[in-house]
Amino acid sequence: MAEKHHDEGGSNRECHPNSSDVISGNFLKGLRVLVFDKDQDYLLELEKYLKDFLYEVTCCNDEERAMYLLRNHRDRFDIALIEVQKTDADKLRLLSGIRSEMDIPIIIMSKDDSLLSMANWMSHGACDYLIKPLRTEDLRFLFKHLAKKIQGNRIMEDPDEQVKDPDEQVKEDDHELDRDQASTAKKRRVVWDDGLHKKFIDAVEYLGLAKAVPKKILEIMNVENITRENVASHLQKYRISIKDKKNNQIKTDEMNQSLLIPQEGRMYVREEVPNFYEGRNVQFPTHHINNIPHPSVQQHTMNPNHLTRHLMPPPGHHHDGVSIAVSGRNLVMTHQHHLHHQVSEFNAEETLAYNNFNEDGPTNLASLFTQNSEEVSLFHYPQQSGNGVCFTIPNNPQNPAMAPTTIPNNHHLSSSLEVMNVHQNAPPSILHFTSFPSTSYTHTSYLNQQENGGFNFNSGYFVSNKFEPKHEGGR
DNA sequence: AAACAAATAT
DNA sequence: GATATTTGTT
Repeated sequence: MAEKHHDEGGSNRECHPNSSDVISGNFLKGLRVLVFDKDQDYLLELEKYLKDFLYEVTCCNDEERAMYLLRNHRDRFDIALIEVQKTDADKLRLLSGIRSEMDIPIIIMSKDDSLLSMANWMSHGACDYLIKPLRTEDLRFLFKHLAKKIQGNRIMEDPDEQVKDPDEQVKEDDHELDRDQASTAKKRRVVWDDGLHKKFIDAVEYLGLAKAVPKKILEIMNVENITRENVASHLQKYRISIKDKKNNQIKTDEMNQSLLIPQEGRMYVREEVPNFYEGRNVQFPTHHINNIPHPSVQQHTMNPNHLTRHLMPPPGHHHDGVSIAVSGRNLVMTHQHHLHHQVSEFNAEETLAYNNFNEDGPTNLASLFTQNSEEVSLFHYPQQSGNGVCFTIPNNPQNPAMAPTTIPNNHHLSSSLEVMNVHQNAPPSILHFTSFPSTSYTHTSYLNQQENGGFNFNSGYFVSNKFEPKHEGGR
């Protein structure tokens, strides 16, 4: 295994003739290497070899210090040689972290020659994996990991700068360097954790959003190691996030305000209706519609004139009473079968038709807007499928029109709507049931209403606004 | 030079 | 996905 690896390393070298050419003269001079090994003796040996290649070497046998140097002085190193004992998860994470924050190639040295170990480290961002004991060749060609950058950043810009006085080695942590440009290390990736972000926010608020520009924010934040660019980038993101928030707020506001509630005690008739709603969605006032014949019966009845004759439930499948509560957000049907109460939500798919009667016969859908008691009948609308509440069109009872339960203003007209438009000018989306939560409202039960004077299954249908929020579920 | 937005890269 | 970097504009 070890041998295989080394062989590959050998062939690799052959693969970089260009780098070698460029670099062969003085390329290695001053390559700044950070070396960590627990074994002090081995460390010294490494150092000796590396210095033979004219590398700048910083040795360290304290792991924490090595990490510290890497993190906080990355501009001082071009590459790091890190010895590891075994692949423990903490170190792997550390490696990943370092890799994400900086651009220093990290080469792992280990006695573990298993493929598993190698793969593990490599997959966590190691640039190479050298098996101990190292060969001098391994060290000589460390630069291969940097060939590109060396060409791009260092050699071409300022080759002489590479030659450094060894005495200028990093010895004190606080020694400032100004080699950002020449360094192969990328700028530290700023992690805007809560603390840093707070400082940012404080600065922005102090300055006022309008006057908060990167430079000033940076001054006020008074944080080391971050650049104006960092702040600019963060500010850009921050502004976008503010804009997004605003948009969302506006959107939800619009959603919340979009339901237009008809004026109480008013009738909206015919042409008034489009004027009234002006393309907005409408939330109905609360109604109770009681004594609804069972849908299975209603299906027989297309002609509302026949409706009253067919109201009786089919044999063995009748209800003693059915009532429906309608609000903008709720449509609940209560069946009363003998003495058992059942509550069921209307399926949004279910198509119902409103047919409005009084002594003069069918009136108009305006009664749906009134808070007053009205006679209303419901029946199944058998022809059209899809979501909708149907109502008959005044003076044209043969042709019930259909209003989908939930149609936003901008909704593309469906075929069912076209039916409505053909027959009458009643606008779409005038009936707007956004949802039917089963517990948000319930309504006065059939029995209660019966006590209140009652009504007769065959004599018409009662709409009231006795709609009380409560949570018993009508049981 | 600084700020910025947008696009693009890491 | 977050941050950095680049680009083009003011």
